[in-house]
Amino acid sequence: MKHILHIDINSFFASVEELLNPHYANHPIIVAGRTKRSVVSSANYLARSYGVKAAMPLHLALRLCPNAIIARPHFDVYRNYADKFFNIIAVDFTNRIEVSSIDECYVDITHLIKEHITPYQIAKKIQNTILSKIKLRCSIGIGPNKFLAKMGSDYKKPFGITSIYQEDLPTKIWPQPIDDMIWIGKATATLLKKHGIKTIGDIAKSQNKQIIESLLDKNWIVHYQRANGYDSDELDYAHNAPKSIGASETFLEDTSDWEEIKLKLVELVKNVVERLQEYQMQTKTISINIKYPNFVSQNRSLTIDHHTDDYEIILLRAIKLYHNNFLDQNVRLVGVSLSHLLSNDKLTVNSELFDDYVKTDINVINKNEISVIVNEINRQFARNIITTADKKNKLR
DNA sequence: TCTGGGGTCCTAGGACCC
DNA sequence: TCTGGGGTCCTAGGACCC
Repeated sequence: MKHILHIDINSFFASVEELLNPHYANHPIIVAGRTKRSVVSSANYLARSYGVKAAMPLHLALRLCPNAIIARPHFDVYRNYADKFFNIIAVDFTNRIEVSSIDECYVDITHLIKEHITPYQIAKKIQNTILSKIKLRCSIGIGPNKFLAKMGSDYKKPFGITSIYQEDLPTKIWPQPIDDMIWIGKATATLLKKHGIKTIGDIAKSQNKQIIESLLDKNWIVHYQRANGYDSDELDYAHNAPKSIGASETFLEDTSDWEEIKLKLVELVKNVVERLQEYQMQTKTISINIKYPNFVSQNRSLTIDHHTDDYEIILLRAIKLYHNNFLDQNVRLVGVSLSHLLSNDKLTVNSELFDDYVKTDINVINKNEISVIVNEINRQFARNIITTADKKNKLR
């Protein structure tokens, strides 16, 4: 049998903010952006005691907890702490780690278990080491697979350690509502509850197999097996390259102003292309994503016939995609995403040759239209930079 | 003062090819 | 004279996670 840990840093962003600002001690802390449409990214346990939760609109959180300190996020610092966190485990314990998000990982400790060394002792040692070296508390779940390990790290927070093996299912897993089962989200939970499936134990029951199968897609069997303590999902130790790179932004006010949207697209494309180049990758598919004021989203994407990391090509495609599909629509959010990514060193052909060809091609087909857009973008962009600089000067 | 932003994975239909 | 079967790729949408 394997022994897997799931390690999760407790209220990660808020905890780091407390470390950066010692005078925050004993205050409710909410990490959130600064606009009226911001939501809570992270909250410390004091803030949570007022009912504040992640993803809650900031104004609502402040109504629940008016004296909370709002900390602006510092993602670079968080990434730095995350690196230290994973490094401590890799160097002091084992490199059999799957990093699953900025503040979470799975660790296979099967090979570390000896006659007088239990999984719990290793977990405790990791927890204490993380606390003493980077002053962050984590919750750890222990189990024979990823699912039970993750359910374990959720079981007792903060600073808990929970073992869940097959014999613990009836007491620790089955009584829980299905909403608390990992990978069962709001949509699936609502559907199942409507048909009387209310607890994880209900999913595990063989007499409910047929009803679950009829309600869910073919993934139903995965949920059924997990509810019974089985999970065949193996740890993935590879440091995987990203599958997509995206950026999106919600406007302060909904807008249909093409000039404003165009500027935002320029900004977003700049952002994603820079990250694409940092990863030393190229893209083949460009997607535009919008959200209407009623929260309905739409995507439009375009796959080109070769990989590229060329800013101009990607920008023109993005602008055209938006222009052809969403012009004059009133939107709340606009986003750009790149997918079908490939590492530069895996490219078999020189994409620059294609890029040059495509550019001449674009110019032949849409010469006037494209040059008008490019000129317009350049003009708008220059103007925007100047006004931003002016504002800064005035502030000084 | 209603509801962010970064992702991964899956499904399903249609085009196209052999 | 009435319509296969397998496979891949593209596109759009949606569920779910932190």
